[in-house]
Amino acid sequence: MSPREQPPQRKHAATSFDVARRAGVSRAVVSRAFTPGSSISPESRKKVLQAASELDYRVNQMARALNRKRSDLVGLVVSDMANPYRAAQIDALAKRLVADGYRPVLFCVDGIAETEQSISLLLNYSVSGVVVTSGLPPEAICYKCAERNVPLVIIDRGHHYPHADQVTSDNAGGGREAAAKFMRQGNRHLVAVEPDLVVFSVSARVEGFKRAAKSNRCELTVIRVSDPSYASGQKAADSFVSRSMRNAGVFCPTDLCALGFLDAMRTKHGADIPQDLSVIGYDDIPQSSWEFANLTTFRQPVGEVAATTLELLESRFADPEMEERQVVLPVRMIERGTTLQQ
Amino acid sequence: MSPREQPPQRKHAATSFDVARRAGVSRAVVSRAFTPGSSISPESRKKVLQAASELDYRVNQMARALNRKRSDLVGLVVSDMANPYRAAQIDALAKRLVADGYRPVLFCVDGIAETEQSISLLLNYSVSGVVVTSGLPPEAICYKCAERNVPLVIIDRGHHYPHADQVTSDNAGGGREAAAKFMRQGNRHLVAVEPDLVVFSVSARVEGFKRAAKSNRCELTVIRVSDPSYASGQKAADSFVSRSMRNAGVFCPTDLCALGFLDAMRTKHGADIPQDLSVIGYDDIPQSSWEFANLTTFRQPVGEVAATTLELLESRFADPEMEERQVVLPVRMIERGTTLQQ
DNA sequence: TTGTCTCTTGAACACGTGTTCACGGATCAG
DNA sequence: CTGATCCGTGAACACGTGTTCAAGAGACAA
Repeated sequence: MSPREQPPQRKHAATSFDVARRAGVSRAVVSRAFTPGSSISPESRKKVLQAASELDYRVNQMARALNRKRSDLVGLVVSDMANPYRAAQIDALAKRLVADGYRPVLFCVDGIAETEQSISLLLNYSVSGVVVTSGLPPEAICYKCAERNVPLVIIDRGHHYPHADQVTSDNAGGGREAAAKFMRQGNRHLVAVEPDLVVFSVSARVEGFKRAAKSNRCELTVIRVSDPSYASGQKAADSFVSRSMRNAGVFCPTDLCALGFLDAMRTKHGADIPQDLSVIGYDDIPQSSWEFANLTTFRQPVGEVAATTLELLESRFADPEMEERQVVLPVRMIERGTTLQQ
Repeated sequence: MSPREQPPQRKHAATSFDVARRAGVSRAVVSRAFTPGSSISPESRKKVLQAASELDYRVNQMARALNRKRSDLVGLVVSDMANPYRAAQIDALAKRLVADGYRPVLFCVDGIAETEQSISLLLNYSVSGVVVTSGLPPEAICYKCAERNVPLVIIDRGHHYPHADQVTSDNAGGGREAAAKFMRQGNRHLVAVEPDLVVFSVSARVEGFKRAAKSNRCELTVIRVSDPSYASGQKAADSFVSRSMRNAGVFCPTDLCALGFLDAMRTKHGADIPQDLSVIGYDDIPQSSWEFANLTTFRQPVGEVAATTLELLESRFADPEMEERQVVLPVRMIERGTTLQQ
């Protein structure tokens, strides 16, 4: 460490007034120098920027937000952070928001009540928008956002919402494709692991799978579990074994769930996958490519979801009266070792 | 959906002035009604609260922040979100911050340059504090924070920093305890997987392990890898096998790394653990308790880290001149199936 | 030279809040 | 009844910025 301890001089941060004085112009000119497309002469701008850099001036975002009635803060309400997929999604969203000049304010919640409360709090901050990836908020909150002109984007929900845009991956399509893959492989039994917990995206996947199976007159078995977690996947495995099916294709609507199923089948029940049975998941979390798992799954396009979210946010901000939109992004199946090569 | 579409009336949010008029008092009284410990008569307060709830009044946090020269925003700078331990830490920190009345502003970064840039941006928001869990920032940034009276808490770094408090788990202690466990078990060879990438917390664990081994004159082997990731763990396994050691105890400074090692040893090299060798990790991420892994590891006290972080933040806010503090929290070994029961 | 037009400038206001300070009413002791 | 003390109140200011608007400077054509 340097021997000369820098004294912690608590000097007040430079304001636009200080910069104006130093540059020999009025404060308004300083403001204009930092506002793109504003009417200012090149020499004035240069003088201001020079003075600003000398004083290490930075515009006070609180004052700016108060004046413009809009901060560049964006609420980010998420639940279930323990799911690696969610962490990846947050990472992508946060980076994208920052890259576009916004600042994400993070709320980690459990349950709908907390979601509503968080959004309500967010409204006090003149946020530029709110992104929700947790349990869907009550409609009342949508109206509240609309009243205050706050764009609302909901990720991974399918229900129609007033004044809110949505973006989701092609959940039903993934389910269908999983069923098709099993049928191509020649699996006799199609098995769907279906959580009781109602989460739109997850339900849509199972629904797509079931419909495809039924419309092709396949034998379909449903194993009900409480939620789409690793532990539920383990329980599903016990349930599966007790039915002693042969040549089955099992679709788990979540990688976590699939990994629980897979792990229990191999480690506990000694199953040989994919010889005895095939398994497909959904999300493509990093753990799915680990050696023990080597899980065939659907890759969610986290980057595209983030990019689309920002487009929706900004376009609705430009035109609040715009019709609600729902964007569905395609998913791609990543074939690994829990299905047969073809 | 309700048939009566609520019209999106863009009425401006109620201000304290509106509330004052409705309650028949002055605006100052409204402010006092919402400021605890302020001098106001009970009947005035009641009138104000009544009017406020009727108008759905909420104080404008931007104006409040501008006036108080301090928002309740707290910067949260993190890297390596792909590590489930990091996600858990963020979850705990975010929840704790919100519970204490703060709002976390999330910056997901890669590398030190981005960290510095993020903190620099944060300074424009009159933040109440900054929490850094990513690569350690340059000292200059510490002085900048101190100048602006912004408390800075650094998580999981050991280096001394000016004007910044630190909180970390007992990394060296964990390493020592891992070595002790192996010795109690009667392992002949002690093996440390050591990443080249310098991350303080990780290095401290390995250092603690190596010292304990040396001071007990154990045979110590170091396997060098690039970083503490799952992939590096796999590579370490290849390297380990090529040395054909028997009765070894392997310490991986990260669960991700340990799981990579474990997975490769079992799945690829057919090792029988813990009969052939023992493995201990660090972090206790959820995946470590999965059946395939069943990894013995050290549980990081994410909740306590979060609580301590807030204490440090708030106390330094109260007294900025306070001496820098470094809090070390104990870790607990969770014994599972990759070590011998005793 | 004069009139018009374009471009830049600075004074003033608005944004919504917390806080200071002087004032007035009420309570209480003498 | 009088003077002192205490407490609640409201007017005014400060926080730092973006923007409006009238005015001024300069360029150019007639």
